[in-house]
Amino acid sequence: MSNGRAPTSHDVARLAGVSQSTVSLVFRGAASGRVGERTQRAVLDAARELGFRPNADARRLRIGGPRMVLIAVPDIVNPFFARVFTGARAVAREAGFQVVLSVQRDLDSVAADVAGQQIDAVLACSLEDGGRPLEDPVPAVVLDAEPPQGQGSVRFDIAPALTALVDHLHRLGHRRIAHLRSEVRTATFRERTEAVDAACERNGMTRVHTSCALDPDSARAAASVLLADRTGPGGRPGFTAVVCDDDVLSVGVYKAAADAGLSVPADLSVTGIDDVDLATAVTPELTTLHLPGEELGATGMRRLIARLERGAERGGERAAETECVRLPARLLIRGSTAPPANAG
Amino acid sequence: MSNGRAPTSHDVARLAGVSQSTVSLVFRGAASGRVGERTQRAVLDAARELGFRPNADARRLRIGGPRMVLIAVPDIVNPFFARVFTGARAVAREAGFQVVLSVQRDLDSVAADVAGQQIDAVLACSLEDGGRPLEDPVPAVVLDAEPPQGQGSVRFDIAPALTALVDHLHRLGHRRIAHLRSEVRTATFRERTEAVDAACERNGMTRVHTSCALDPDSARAAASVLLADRTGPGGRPGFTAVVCDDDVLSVGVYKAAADAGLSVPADLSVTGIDDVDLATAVTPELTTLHLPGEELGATGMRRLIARLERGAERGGERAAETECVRLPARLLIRGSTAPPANAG
DNA sequence: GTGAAAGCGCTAACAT
DNA sequence: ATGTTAGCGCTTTCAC
Repeated sequence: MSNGRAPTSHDVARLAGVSQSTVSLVFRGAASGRVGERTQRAVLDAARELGFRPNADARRLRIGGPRMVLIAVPDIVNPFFARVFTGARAVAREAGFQVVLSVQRDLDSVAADVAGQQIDAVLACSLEDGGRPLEDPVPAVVLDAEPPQGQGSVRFDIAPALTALVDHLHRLGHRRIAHLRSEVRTATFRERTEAVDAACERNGMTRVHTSCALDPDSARAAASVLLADRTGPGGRPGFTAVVCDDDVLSVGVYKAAADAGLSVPADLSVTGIDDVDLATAVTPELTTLHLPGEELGATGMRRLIARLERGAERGGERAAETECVRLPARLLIRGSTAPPANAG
Repeated sequence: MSNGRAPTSHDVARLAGVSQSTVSLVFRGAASGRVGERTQRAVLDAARELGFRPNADARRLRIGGPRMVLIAVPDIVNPFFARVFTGARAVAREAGFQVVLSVQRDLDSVAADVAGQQIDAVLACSLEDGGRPLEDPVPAVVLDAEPPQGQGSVRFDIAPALTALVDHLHRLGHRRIAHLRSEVRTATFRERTEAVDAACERNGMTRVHTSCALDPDSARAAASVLLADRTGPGGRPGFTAVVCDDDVLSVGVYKAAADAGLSVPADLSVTGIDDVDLATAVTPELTTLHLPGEELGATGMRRLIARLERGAERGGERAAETECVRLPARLLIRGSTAPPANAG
């Protein structure tokens, strides 16, 4: 019956035999005491018959909707990013913001998402480097990444904890380790490599390394190659511990060790980074770095909102908040990571 | 300097000394060949100075934005729901829909989210029972839940696979099992209980059960209580296998078994449901039911969009699509789940 | 208790 | 190459 176009409050008014403003009153719930009982019923009936739904865009244009902040993460299936999102979302809602999720890996794609919507601020997590900063004058804070140009950022302070982890291995007697790196080219992984290298250097530990995609199967394959080197004492590998860039990789290493007939931790120690649920599911439980994802999101969102409020107060003045906050990572020593007795 | 109100294209036009429509042309990118080089620059400069951003609501009101579908899940940190979301999102974007995420556990909260936005359709996953259907005439499809009133739904067909799992245990020799249930009161978990009970009944297996929250720690505690019953042969528990409602629970059972000095699978078999990454991280790998989350989301979204298109074509006619699609679960036999030799 | 009318900020014909 | 104009669907005074 209907032509293509969605029914408007005018259509409802016509069918109900009332004026458009009456329809508006009824649908805003402002009708009690102002619109007659039977009139209201007539309006509601007409609306139902037409399948009328108030146009949210027009409504927001008129009254000005709640402010919206866009949260961008590269992968929402990854529980780490999901936690970041959850933490940020909670803070935003608390402060009365609507939040919209954007699942994108680079800033340019995020910019496209921002364009279509009435976004007041952007929180972008772990994006690949190299995107230009948003050209829109939208306040933005980046998480766990190099801040593009003069934008604020919140990151983990991984180096000290990772150094502590390597030192811990050294103290236990490990002298030769392998570093299983993530192929993902983001700032945090570069920092991890630097920290591991520096700590090995300082401790006089030798180090081999390889890199792989961020999933257990890739890690298993990469680790198998590493473990084929049996130049160590007792036919063991030429290293006694594998430091992984991520817990997910550690799971693959456990598998590869089993494939190679090596026992973890008796023949080989393995560590991770992230402290996701996998870390405590494996046996032995994984020694890893706890990265507080929710707190990262929450902290970033708080800074973003603070900037927004400040900006509103001072008028358009663009405060140069280039500050970089760092959240501490925490070393969690769990399963045994002692080297084989005769590792010499 | 600025008063509270955000700058509009009129403000920019005034500052740049051009008309408002010229500003519009420039910001739509439709300016090439139509607006002079220097004029464009003037407009852009004025805009930057004022911090102007085009009002997306007004723009959408005018041109009619892309259609939006809201996807609701109870918990985005849970990788299962994240996968459902991802599958649904991919289909929606493919079809040219914008997607907005709503993290809510019940239909009423979802309805609140729908109200504020220009939502054309709703896909709701695993919501608690008992919410009233959306009163807005928005097409909706529910996933993995009892369809409220005459709404379409897509669910897993768990019973056959779960029956196969119990039969498999029976065939291996298990005669007494424990069922660790989820406390969450949704349709799918009720079905799981029914299927396990029926299969045990039919096979003449005895069954004990308890329930707990959907996390490893709760499962560990609940399983410890169960495992305290050492009435089985050789001082083992009075059951030889624990069937868990979810992989996450199985992890807790592995822990509890270790706490109790029991070996999995030598002394005790454990199974899960879901096939998340945890299932292959534990040792021995978990025999479980694979639930295709992405496919659930994708299928639901396809049905939703089909309904939308159909509805548009036929005018407002509300086709009663109460159809319930069922996606098969698949039994994955992985680690050994044979009972102890002298299980009697 | 209900209606008329003036915009919200933008786009897109149509003029010039 | 730029300006004029008429709405998009709604909210909100202000009359009646």
